[in-house]
Amino acid sequence: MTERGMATVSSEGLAESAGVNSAKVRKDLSYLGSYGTRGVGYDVEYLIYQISRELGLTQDWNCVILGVGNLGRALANYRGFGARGFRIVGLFDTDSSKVGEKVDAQTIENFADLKRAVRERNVAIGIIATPAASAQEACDHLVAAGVKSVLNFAPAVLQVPGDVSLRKVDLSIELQILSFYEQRKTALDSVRHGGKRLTASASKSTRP
Amino acid sequence: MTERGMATVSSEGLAESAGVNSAKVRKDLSYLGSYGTRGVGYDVEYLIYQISRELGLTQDWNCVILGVGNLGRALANYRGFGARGFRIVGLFDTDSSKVGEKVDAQTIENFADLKRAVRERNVAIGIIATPAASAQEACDHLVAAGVKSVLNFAPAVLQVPGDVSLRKVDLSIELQILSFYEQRKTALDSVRHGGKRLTASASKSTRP
DNA sequence: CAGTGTGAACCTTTTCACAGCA
DNA sequence: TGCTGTGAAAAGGTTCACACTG
Repeated sequence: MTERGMATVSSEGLAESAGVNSAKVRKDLSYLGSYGTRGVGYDVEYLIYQISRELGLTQDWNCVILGVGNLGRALANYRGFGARGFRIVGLFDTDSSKVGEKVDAQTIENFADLKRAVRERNVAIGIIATPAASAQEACDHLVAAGVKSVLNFAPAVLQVPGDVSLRKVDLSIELQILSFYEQRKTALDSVRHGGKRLTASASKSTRP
Repeated sequence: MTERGMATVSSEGLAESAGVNSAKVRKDLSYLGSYGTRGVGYDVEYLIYQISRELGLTQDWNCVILGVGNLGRALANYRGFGARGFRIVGLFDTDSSKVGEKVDAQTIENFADLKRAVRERNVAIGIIATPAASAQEACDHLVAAGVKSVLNFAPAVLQVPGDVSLRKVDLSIELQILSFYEQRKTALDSVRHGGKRLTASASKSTRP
């Protein structure tokens, strides 16, 4: 909306963009405070600022990437990170043939240098982009280096101490959701055309 | 659990792994049918099969990737896809210097050949891994080729006709969640050490 | 008068608690 | 005896509807 030069937006406008109802938008925003103007709506810039502040997006966060294969490189180049205040301040790999190589103005470093880098560059978040087999090892290095937030892209379940936050991105989950609806579409078609019935649970969910 | 050779698992065991409570596991699984054995638990293999079937994961889905930069390559190589029955049957790029190049036993093709490929290879899902600026163009190509499910990795909001399912993966959302908790940890520390108070909404959410 | 902010009503999800079965 | 499957109760989330205000 900023890009389109809109100065204000109503809860109805936000609701339509988000695919929800306007009462929910108003109720949700009311938890942040009273940032709307009755009869007018919400000031777009101000609302962005307030939401960003509440979510902690007004400050920058330094991140390192472990594992510089295709995924690591893709993440290092991903424009979306910088835009949200996530700075990639280090790339690490165990493969000594990669160490020293430049990726996007950044030099690939050895795992051995991780601890010092975390301390000196004030790293808050570690991103694991290694193959599944070495993900736990990479994670252990991060924990040993004192990183308290870990984001795992490897298709592996990791163990961390209780004081470390761990999240996992499974790139295939969204594909599974799409295929679930695709399957349901086909199943519904076969109902319409006289095929077999759907089970109750399969026909329960809504919204593609 | 299969990998660890466990033949059966209780709702309590599943609950612990998933970080939820056992009643929820039982209630949820009960919607699929009665697949547990009282006094014993659930047969691991059988439960996997039943869940897979319900989610449509017992059949394979053919996918194409549009945009063969780092992200496209990473997705093409991602082991997690094949394991869940998603087969990458085509890689497409507009950059003619890339066309013909081999990536993981697959040859990069031109956008112009997309329509035929979709028809001949029975493609169900299109994956967009282009830069943000060309994502809409790629998406239009997919729609024109008759693809009804689109997964967008580009940091751009896309428009599709009503009969096409569109989902978006924002790689930075998980980072935002981590930084939100990181921020909250710091804020809580400063409360403990006599700093300023948290707002009600910031202290409401739970679980790292 | 257009559109927010919010109690109250309504609906959904989660949890409890226990009968009933292998 | 141990654990599922499930009504009933509790908690949580969404929507309605309208008083209120810039």
